[in-house]
Amino acid sequence: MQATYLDKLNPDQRAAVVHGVGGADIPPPLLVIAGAGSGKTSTLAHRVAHLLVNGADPRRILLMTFSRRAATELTRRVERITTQAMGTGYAAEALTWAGTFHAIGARLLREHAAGIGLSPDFTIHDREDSADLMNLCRHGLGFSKTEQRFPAKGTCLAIYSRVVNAEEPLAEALKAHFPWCQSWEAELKQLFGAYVRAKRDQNVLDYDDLLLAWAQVMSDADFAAHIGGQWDHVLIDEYQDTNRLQARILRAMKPDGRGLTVVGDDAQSIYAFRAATVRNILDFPDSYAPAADVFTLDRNYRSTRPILTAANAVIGAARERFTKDLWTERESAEKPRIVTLATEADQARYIVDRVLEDREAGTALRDQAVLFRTASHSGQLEVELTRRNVPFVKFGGLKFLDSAHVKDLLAMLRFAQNPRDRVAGFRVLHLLPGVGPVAAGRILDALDLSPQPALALEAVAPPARAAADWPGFVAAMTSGAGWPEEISMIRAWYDPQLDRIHEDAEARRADLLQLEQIAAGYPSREKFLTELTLDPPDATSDRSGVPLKDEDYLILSTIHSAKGQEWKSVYLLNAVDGCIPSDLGTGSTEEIEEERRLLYVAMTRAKDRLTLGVPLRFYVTQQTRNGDRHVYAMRTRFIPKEMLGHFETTSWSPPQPAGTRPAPVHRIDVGAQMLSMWD
DNA sequence: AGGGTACCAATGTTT
DNA sequence: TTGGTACCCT
Repeated sequence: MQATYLDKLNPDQRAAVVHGVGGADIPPPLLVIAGAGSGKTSTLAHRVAHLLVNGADPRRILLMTFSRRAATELTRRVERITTQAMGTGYAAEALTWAGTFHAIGARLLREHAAGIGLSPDFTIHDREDSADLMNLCRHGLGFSKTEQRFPAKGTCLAIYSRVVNAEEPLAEALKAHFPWCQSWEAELKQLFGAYVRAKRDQNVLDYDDLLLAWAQVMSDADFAAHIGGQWDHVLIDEYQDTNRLQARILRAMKPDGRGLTVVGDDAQSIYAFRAATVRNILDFPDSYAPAADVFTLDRNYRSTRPILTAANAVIGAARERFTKDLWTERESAEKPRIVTLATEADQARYIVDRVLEDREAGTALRDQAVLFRTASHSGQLEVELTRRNVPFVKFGGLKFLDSAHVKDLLAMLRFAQNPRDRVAGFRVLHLLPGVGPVAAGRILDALDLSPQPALALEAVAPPARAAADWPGFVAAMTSGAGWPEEISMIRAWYDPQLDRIHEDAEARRADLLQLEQIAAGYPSREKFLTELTLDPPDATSDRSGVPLKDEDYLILSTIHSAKGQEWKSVYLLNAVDGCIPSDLGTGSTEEIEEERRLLYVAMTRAKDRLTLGVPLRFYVTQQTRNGDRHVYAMRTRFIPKEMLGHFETTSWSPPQPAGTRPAPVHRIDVGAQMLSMWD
């Protein structure tokens, strides 16, 4: 007899869901190759539910996803399925171990801090903080004033991150990815040593450390058995976008692979720049003896046949392929469109026209999305949407947390949490009028020497010019008011500084009030800081704050942020060479292949309608407002002439306003006429 | 301490 | 004619 909650699955999906479940043993390792729109999330959710229904303990299941959003979605679905299956289901919270690799790592390290030489109140640096600390080290070693220019802080961090995540020797990483920095190998090595020491001294971890320290802890056999033994089942989504370090962690936790399920699609691997390697998923089966079982889901439920045919053609031209073409039974007469436009402005107008037209015809704004390769490509579209009063939310690019005032407030909380965090300390002390780099450095040194840094703040003698502000500052920082009162006190202290530092204090004040509201939803300062760093709110909208739930708005998103999502109608901006592939990263064939997969990911987000925009005159970035530097763009190389049969190609230009006649072809040369007055 | 200036730019996608 | 950074001047 078969459980009815599995009825909706197709045979392939069902086979993957039930594989090895229900016996006396923990199931053997399993790989599910799940093409775009093949019901991957549903399959994963059903497998988890199936485990639970068969008596698995939800606290002994580890679910790792690519983003927090994906984890929430997955646990909600598990809850729905188990409820349907058993009458009363598992609440989503029962799955206590669900989140990103980094978030799980942070939690483990915090829990085991005492045993592994970490202080449990460590703070986590985001990318920008890490770059700042790298810069401090760079300065300390005198690399900022070398004869030849030393790599910038961001580049140094990128190199460091590459070495850590790809488990690549420095020399090789430089040669392959940063050839212009090769002459600095010795200095970089020295710099990274200083950077690692600084992090240790300051009780700080960066993103990479959350994986690296986890991996290192696992190299101790006892610890590995203890931690790996916490879970009977480990399920990982988007496995094609994991890196070598993550694979090593996994191997250490489950050496025989029992209980391991990984899901992914090599055709959608788009994070190589973050050291993700498709080898992880390809080599997975043979990493175990006996080899892992493999199931392939190639029936697509999302897109119409013409869209899928075009997407298959694009990915079919890839140099290396491991998955089969997707197929579907969703028929449609409508081919995806390639629309040629004169300029990006026309592209924006065209898209807004179509979006509004479709909304009139019944497709809500939120069932439509506009995708682009880089966050800045949507600028013109955002202007046009604002002008015509179309609400939208943008995913990717600049974040709420990147603004100076938000960072200030968070730095104060971080400094309260961890007084040894110098990056936070510098930022916070700089807020006091009369305190600059020298005084800040002196104060931080004094705190370092104290056995009780948190209390030492009161004992510090502030510079004379800051004396008036000092007591209030110390009181706010050390109020001990508890959470979330503490953030109110800190915000209250910061409030008057806002007017002093920033022109547009009012808008920023609103942001901070909103941040305070968000903070109240977290149980503690530490949780708030950690979760915010590891999973920052990823959307920005034209108004401050996220729109209300019942509002309708258009989605704008980078292709990367669109991963795992789908919409009825999808537009892709700038389907031209130079954007896809990005003209900056067309060095190696691997990079170009990744750009091809990016286009594939974008196209396979569409259910019913897909439109690619090809603006012919494409403005060069970093352009003056009225500048006219542009290049004549070509349609993306990933859709060559032979492929055009899969598309409907049209061009569009804005209609002339009624009553205006087209301008005469021969224009008068006013300049020449005026000159002729004097010549 | 902090404002001002001269100089340069190794891209962009994100946990 | 962008923006970040290093350095100089007060």
